[in-house]
Amino acid sequence: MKLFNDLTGKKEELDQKDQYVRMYACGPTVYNYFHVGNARCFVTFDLLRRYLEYRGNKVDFVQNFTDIDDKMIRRAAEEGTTVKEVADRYIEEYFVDAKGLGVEPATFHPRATENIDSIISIIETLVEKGHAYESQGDVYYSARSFKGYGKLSGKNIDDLESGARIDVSDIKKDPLDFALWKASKPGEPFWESPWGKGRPGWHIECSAMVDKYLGKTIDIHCGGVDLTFPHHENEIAQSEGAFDVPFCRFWVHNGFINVDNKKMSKSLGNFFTVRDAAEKYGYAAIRYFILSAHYKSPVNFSAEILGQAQSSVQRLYNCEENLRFLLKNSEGVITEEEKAFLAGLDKRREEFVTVMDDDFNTADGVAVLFEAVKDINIFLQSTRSREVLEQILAFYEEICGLLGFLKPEEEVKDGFDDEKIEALLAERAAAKKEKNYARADEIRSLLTENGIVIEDTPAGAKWHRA
RNA sequence: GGCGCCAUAGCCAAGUGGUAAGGCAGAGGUCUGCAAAACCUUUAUUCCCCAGUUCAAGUCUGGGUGGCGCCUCCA
Repeated sequence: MKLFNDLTGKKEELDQKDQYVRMYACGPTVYNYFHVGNARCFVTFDLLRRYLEYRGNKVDFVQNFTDIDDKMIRRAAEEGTTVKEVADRYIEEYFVDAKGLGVEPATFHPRATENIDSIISIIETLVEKGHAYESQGDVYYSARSFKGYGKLSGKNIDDLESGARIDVSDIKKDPLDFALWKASKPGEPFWESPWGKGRPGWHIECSAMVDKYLGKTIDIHCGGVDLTFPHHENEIAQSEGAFDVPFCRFWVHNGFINVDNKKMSKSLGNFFTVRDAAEKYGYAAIRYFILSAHYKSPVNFSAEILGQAQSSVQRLYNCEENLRFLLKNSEGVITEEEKAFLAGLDKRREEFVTVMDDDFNTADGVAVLFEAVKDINIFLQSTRSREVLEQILAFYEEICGLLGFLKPEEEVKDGFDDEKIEALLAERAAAKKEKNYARADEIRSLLTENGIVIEDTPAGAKWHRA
């Protein structure tokens, strides 16, 4: 597989099959529900992880939770509760939305506050090596002490300083220096350290947790493109400064989600939480919206586009439903003609792998899925054997399942379990036979009102819960 | 000021220098008691503009124009 590596600015070969891949993604600061922009990261890199597994690699994937920082402290103060309580709540909510979006739990989801020992230990190493210094209870990393500083983001250290909107303070020796450890103010959460009571800075937690859960050198580090500088640059300085080995082979950054061509962000206030957007359009539409463009390109979020995504997902659901419905009513063994069709699906699978292997082109991957859907829809117009339908469904579940667009479990509404629905449909079928269309439509309306959609097919009425 | 990205149909969006994928929406048709789904046909002589390289350019080069991002917490 080839992946664009932001460290080198080139597409590079990532793996052969059967490799062990260590992958890290910067996770959310858990002081709120996450928004659609954050979701792009989670959806994209979860799928990258699962695609690598699909290709036969063993992947250890770590995504952290930042559960201590200024925003956490502020939020806790606003709510009159503790930082831990805020963190616990929004981590729980993270998993609710992640599940809805089809994002699987990572191998590890470490929290900053549960890794303070590792954080302190790496800071001590940096101080010993002369990369960091203590100042009034804070500890700062001396950016100029790391000769590769700027290599990821392509920044020249002197340009940075001249353009500086960086705060000038007499605590830091150089405006470019960044905090590894912050002395706690009264009332703030703190941990004991060699430099007194305090808490970790943001950047250092990732270096510490990468080392603890994955090792000194990892294969892929992911995140939003806005983290390139300074966050990821700082991670490199910290980890390589402490351990003297390359930190990460591949740096992969996703593009932004925009609203009216402006970056969706908490600071601009133009964000939509996944929770709210899912309420309106469904989780699947958000996922489709994210995966229907290449991960690096900026995309615009709008009601129109989400509506289009909903319709697209519905086409996938229709194909799946149709397949399952026909399978239920089929029998017989596979014919030669049917075998030829399956060979065509194998070709689709190859196409899928080819496009996904080329810098993880999910837009093309989705397009290949739709081409397969069309093939399948045409093929299903005539009666088919149970054996071939089983294999088509297996193919569909493999590709569509990987992309995360299989139909979720339907919710059973009170009083309308499968048995009752089947009984009503039997009554409707009888009414239709007697050409009593009034009664037939009455039953259909009743079911529609209760969220059950009926479609008549040559093989009888097909239904699903909306 | 420094560094970087993007521009393809009504909308979204792929596209290895070799003759414009896929989805949504629209139009017409087939099927159907109706509805829905599905299928068929149709929708970019052309990829922001101008030059250049080449047998061949959406794709490469230079110059414009327009939009965006990072340099500050940010996915």
